[in-house]
Amino acid sequence: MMAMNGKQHFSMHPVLQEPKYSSLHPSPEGMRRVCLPAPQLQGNIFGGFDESLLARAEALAAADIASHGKSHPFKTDVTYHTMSSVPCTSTSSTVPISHPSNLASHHHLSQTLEGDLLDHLSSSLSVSGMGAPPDPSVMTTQAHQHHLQTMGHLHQAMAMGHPHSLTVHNGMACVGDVESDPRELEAFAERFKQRRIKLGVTQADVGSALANLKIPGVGSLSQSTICRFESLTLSHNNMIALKPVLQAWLEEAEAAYREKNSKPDLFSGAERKRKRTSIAAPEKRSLEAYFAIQPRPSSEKIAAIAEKLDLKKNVVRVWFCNQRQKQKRMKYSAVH
DNA sequence: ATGCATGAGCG
DNA sequence: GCTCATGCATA
Repeated sequence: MMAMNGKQHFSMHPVLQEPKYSSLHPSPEGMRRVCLPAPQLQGNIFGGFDESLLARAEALAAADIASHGKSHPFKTDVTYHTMSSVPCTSTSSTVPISHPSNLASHHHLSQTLEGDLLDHLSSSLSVSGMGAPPDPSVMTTQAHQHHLQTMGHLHQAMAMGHPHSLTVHNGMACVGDVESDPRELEAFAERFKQRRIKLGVTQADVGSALANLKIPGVGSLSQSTICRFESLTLSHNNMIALKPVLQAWLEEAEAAYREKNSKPDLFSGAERKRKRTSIAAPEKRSLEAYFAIQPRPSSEKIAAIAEKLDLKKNVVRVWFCNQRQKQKRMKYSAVH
């Protein structure tokens, strides 16, 4: 491993990623997305039309800026890149990696995951019956129920991979979407957070503790991800994929809590230093204006935008990617 | 809690 | 070069 970034990704099976909840698009952005013309079907980038679009977006942004007045004293491209390549390959394993499952076959991974998780579930189930749960709502019976639920979702999460053959009309989409309704996920996320707090565990703790579950293919997760799960700011599929794992952790954590046998297994700190680019407000507004007009600008347009805003092309490209990803997040796309 | 970034996987 | 899942850094 040479990539210092030793965190292994808990990627889901590829097919898991496609069933988009192309349900309703309450936001105009969503609609726009559906109406998007075929991506990259023109190389005539600056054929006048695009030019006007850019101009329009700029005008919009400018107007916006004007109405907001000045606000930033700094330069636009506030990128304080410190280091770009840290050949930190001192010995070999500088980073505490939970386990090398990085590129395990997703398929195989899923299968083993199932087996082990179920195992875990049964074991934690046996303990669940003893002691007084910290939360009155966590009855033995309910715990049971939860386990069953977990297993169900696990299967569900792993089984799905169906294509979504639909014909979305703006706003209307009656797809045979994943049968995991947003309501349930929302409820779980809420419950999860509540119980997690009751256990006195932080999001970061949960993240690292996941590795201790020793579920094949499941390593640690960051505080960010746990936070996003709780706040439903992950894609629907991501939510569905993570739910079983977090539920498994919750069960174990509560069981351990009852036996006064908590195990705060957090890996020691690591050397971190990576600077984040900061796009100034005015530029951000411009980007938003461009995005409203064309969420998927061609490489050329991106370059043009980057130049006009005096930002690095890659920064602009990533911004658009993130923006697109953002609008797909559950919170705003789910039917509810 | 969230902005910008990385990397795998897929055309 | 995009989508997705996910992470580091930071407000």
